[in-house]
Amino acid sequence: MTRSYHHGALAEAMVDQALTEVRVRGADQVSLRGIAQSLDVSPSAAYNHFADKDDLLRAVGACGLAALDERMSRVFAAHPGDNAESAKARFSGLGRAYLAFAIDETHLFQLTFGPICSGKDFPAEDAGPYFKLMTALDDLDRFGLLKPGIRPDLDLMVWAATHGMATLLAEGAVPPEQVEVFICSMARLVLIDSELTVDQCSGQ
Amino acid sequence: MTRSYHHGALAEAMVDQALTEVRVRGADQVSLRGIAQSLDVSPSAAYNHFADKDDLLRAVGACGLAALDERMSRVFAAHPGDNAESAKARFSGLGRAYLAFAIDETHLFQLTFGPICSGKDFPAEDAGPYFKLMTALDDLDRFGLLKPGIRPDLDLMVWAATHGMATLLAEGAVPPEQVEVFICSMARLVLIDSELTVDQCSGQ
DNA sequence: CATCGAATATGAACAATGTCAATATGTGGG
DNA sequence: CCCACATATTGACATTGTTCATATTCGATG
Repeated sequence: MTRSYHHGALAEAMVDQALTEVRVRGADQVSLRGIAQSLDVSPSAAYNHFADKDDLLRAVGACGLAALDERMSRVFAAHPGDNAESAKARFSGLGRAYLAFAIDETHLFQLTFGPICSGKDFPAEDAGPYFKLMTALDDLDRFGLLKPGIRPDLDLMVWAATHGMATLLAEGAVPPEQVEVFICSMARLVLIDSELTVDQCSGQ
Repeated sequence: MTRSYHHGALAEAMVDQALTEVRVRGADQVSLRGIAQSLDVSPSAAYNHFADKDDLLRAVGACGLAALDERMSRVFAAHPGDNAESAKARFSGLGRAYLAFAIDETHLFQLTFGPICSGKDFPAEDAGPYFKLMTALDDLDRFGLLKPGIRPDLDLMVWAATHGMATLLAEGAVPPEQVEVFICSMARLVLIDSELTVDQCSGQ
């Protein structure tokens, strides 16, 4: 079924190829023709599956969002307990997962949350990552671990802070060593018991 | 002195033209040739002043950083008082200035803090904006307005949160109405006296 | 003031890219 | 079996970033 005139699954193949090229070179350095050439396919074949280059890149950006979401899902899987310690581990783990994604998938992160993917019908931030952060916060609240009365203010704040720290890491404006500082500060600012928090900062 | 063979100040003229074109179209949609044509200049003239297109865009990005910095400077000028109320007004004003810049100069914001300008010898975030936020925080601390013991944790956090909220606004992931919510939440999370803070949220 | 070198601009050209129209080649349902 | 449709190709076009050789101007130095 391969090597024939019709490729069969060109759309996915192009997204895959574009994904790997974005990962290494960055979205700016990837060309439609190059991708087509890598797949032994005519350059104009892409236009049967994507409106234009940006449309393909948006599909890649969606993969980036999915990859981030999966990293965060793994955090939930690693700390499934319905108790205070697990809730704290989930919260800090989600933060670390978000920031780790920005660090070791910088180019994909920048595409996913960059100008190309932002404007369109792109499955917005309402998707996985944001809601996962919120459920982690709800869990903390359920066990009385949050400072009293701050839960509503954390909706925007921890999302903005986490995403902002991630972009600063991706830009290189902040070195990766600051990740643990950030996680630790976040815990101290949000949780009731600072001391227990400090201990947990070296772990995970 | 105009219209002669030598332009005289082509470097600045190209940055200016590129700046206005980035403002309206975004950095992706601006071409060297288009800029040269707008200035009645040969396309290759640019290469006497800039290494390549990205080099020019980096200069535009530096203008963006300067524009943001100037907005924040105006906040200091508008609230020069050495008292608690002025300190609070400066803090919330800086936040609003940062976010307003991201909203009504979206394209310039995305260039300034995007992949093109991030890697290089670009005058990093150590420049104006970050330090201005820090001095505002120091002032709050000086008047005992911060919750006890949190000052060290705010170094990274308010920068990350503010910058993150700005990028979310620029991406369109969060609507502009959330700006006041963010400012208000930030104040409640950071300041000692929440009630006074709520009042101030409608002002400015 | 004349002149030479450095700075700056031009023109033509090249390779690469995104994109489109016309055409060819498969594939599956009546 | 055949036709319609999806999919891929070919060829072409305009645009872009970039370079090289050349031309023009400015400024300092004699």
